[in-house]
Amino acid sequence: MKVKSNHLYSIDLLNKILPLSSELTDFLQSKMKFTKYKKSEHICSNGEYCDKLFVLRKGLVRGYFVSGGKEITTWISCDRELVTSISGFFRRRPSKENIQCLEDTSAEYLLFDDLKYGLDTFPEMATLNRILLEQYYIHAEDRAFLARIPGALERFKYFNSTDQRHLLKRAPYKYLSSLLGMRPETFSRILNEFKEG
Amino acid sequence: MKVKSNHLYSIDLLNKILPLSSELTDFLQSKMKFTKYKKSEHICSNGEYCDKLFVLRKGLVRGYFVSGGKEITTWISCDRELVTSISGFFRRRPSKENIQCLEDTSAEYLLFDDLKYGLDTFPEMATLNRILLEQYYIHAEDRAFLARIPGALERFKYFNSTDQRHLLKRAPYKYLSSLLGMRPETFSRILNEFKEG
DNA sequence: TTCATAATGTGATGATTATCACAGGGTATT
DNA sequence: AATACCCTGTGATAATCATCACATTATGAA
Repeated sequence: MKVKSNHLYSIDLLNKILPLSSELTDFLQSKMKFTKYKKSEHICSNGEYCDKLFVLRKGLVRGYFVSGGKEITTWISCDRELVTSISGFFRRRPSKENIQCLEDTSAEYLLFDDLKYGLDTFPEMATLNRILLEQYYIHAEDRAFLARIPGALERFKYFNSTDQRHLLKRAPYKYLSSLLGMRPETFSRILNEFKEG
Repeated sequence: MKVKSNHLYSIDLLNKILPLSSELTDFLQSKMKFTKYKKSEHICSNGEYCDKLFVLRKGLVRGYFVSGGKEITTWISCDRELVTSISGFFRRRPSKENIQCLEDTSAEYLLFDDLKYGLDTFPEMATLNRILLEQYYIHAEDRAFLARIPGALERFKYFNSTDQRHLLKRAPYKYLSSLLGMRPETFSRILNEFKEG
């Protein structure tokens, strides 16, 4: 019996969301590639085509836009999460978003064409894709809500009540502050205020 | 030859996104219902189950959350757009979101169970659903970005550069200001400032 | 229509937060 | 190890924006 040496993390992960048939498992096994990025490296930059859907094995990654010469970080993801420039990837357009690694990151990925083939061939793949998009959407909705909470302290408290709380101990304050819609100085002061209060 | 008197707007709409087979058309024709809401009426309230996916025929609708006793409007949709409490609908959980009509609104809707049946039965339905979720996601992402733009005037300018611009002439400032992360007084002043500058 | 209520406009004031400045501490690079 | 650079912390100041107050206009109901 042959032992698979190149075991793919993402298949286990997807299998927990929806049990995969052996056909789909084989398909993914054959199509998903493995790659690594160094800290501060870009996975995707503004204007580029991003044709990869990543599953992070280990690492930390942020998405950001540039507006008025300044960077606006809109999300931060880490281990076990899905990452791509959604708008660019699915619509096959140049990405408006930049995606950068904040730690050395290892990931598996699926090319758009392979995903498309999978969607057309395996009904479960379509179901899986739907579930992932739903989850993605809910996160985006939540970020849209967070950013509209009035008062920097209130935004911090809300973030600290979500399951993303752990990022406070992992991601640089620089980016967390942007995610929370405030300057790093304000973020620093709020952290103190919060520890005391 | 029988003429369909209860012609469904949503089918034309969906047909433009993806050509529908006659089987799927018949299915939707039989399952989609028509309904009306009065201005200020709620389509969905916090804590309720929202089991309907609406296609707005004509009208204006907002989604909002209540936080700290205050309402935060996170989106406004009108004619020809899809509306539901995404997180509640797809996950069959009580909605955290409230959905309210800002004009008398007429809409067609599909029940969750019918959508589910459709997804399992018609592959095109899954494709359609995926495209719609992708579009929905991109909008949510965009709202998350908008709300993080520093400076009330800059947020206004950005909004005024999007294809949602027309809402400025249609939706009450009360809600638009919330969508843009500012108080109505600030919104009013910015409108003047903008007309002059 | 008429009245009551809600939405918007405008000014004054104060709170919040951005900005600027600089110091310390950590990290990366040579 | 030493240096340079970046991140974070903290104070002072300024700009932005929320809040309050009230006038004006619009909307809705009787």
